[in-house]
Amino acid sequence: METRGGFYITQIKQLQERIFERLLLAAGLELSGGQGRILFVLWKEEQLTIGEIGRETSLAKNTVSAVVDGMVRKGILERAINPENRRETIVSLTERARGMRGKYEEVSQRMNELFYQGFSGEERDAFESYLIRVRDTLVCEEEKIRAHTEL
Amino acid sequence: METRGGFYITQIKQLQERIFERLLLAAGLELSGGQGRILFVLWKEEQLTIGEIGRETSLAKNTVSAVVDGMVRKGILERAINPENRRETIVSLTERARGMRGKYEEVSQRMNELFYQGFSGEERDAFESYLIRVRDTLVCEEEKIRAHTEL
DNA sequence: ATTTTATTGTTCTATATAGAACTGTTCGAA
DNA sequence: TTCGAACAGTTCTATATAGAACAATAAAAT
Repeated sequence: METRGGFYITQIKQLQERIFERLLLAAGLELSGGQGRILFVLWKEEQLTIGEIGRETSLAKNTVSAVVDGMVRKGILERAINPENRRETIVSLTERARGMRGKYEEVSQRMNELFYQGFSGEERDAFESYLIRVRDTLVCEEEKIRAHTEL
Repeated sequence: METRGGFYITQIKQLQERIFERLLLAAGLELSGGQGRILFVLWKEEQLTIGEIGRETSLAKNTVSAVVDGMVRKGILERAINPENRRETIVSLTERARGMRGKYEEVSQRMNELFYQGFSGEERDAFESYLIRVRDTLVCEEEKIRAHTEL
């Protein structure tokens, strides 16, 4: 039998992002999905480097750099050089970003309810644990590919 | 408990696409993930309109239009106006595209094996049926939003 | 028949995303 | 202590993606 997990994943990603951005806009938050994901990880840990954000979100480091740029311009984030290690850029939230948290989480929860409509708690848990397994596998595979390429 | 299905989905999508494109490149196929998905649906049904491709892939119609453009330039696809309904553009495969199918499917299968590494057949089925449920929910929700907006 | 409405794609614009090549910094080895 | 490798970000470039506004065509309403 033919499986098409990757195809479905991409479909869901697209649908979900279009819907989520509409909900954010309707709530008065002008954020893209990518920006939202970066905020999401910074709300859990106030200070992160570009690389760490990349690892948390699975975005390429140059992508993070570009998106953070846009958010700095919008006054949502700040950059600073880490004095301990001058190669690193430390990204942190501004007051403006902190003020967005409540609304963002509301929208996030509504999105979640849409997403998991018709799922029991057990089903949700089972599904998420599958997602985590696949994600971890792919993180690991990409790691391998990178190591292999560098030889 | 906090769920984050959407977050994981996006992570997986990014990882998967980066890995898949590398595999395609290594196999001598210069295709992006998005181009691959369009081929994938055209291999099942040789002639599709822009709108139908959008529905099958969950891409916005203007996105499909743009990606098809690139593929026409590369000699992979052809466009033609539907004489029955001159609003419609019929997209079809060229010989070049037909010649790519075998390799694409090989790579696809390898990708699938990576993706589902450690999954039993039952787990794969369970996971995919969850994915389909979520996708169908979101397709339906987007439909609702559109209907609502147009009033 | 003519006007209105709905459908289908395209264009225009802006952001997202990432590969490749690059700069600057740190660390380790000689 | 110096030089080369490893690391962290950025820049440059190209494609992907989609919202908004638009043009062309078809279908429906009057």
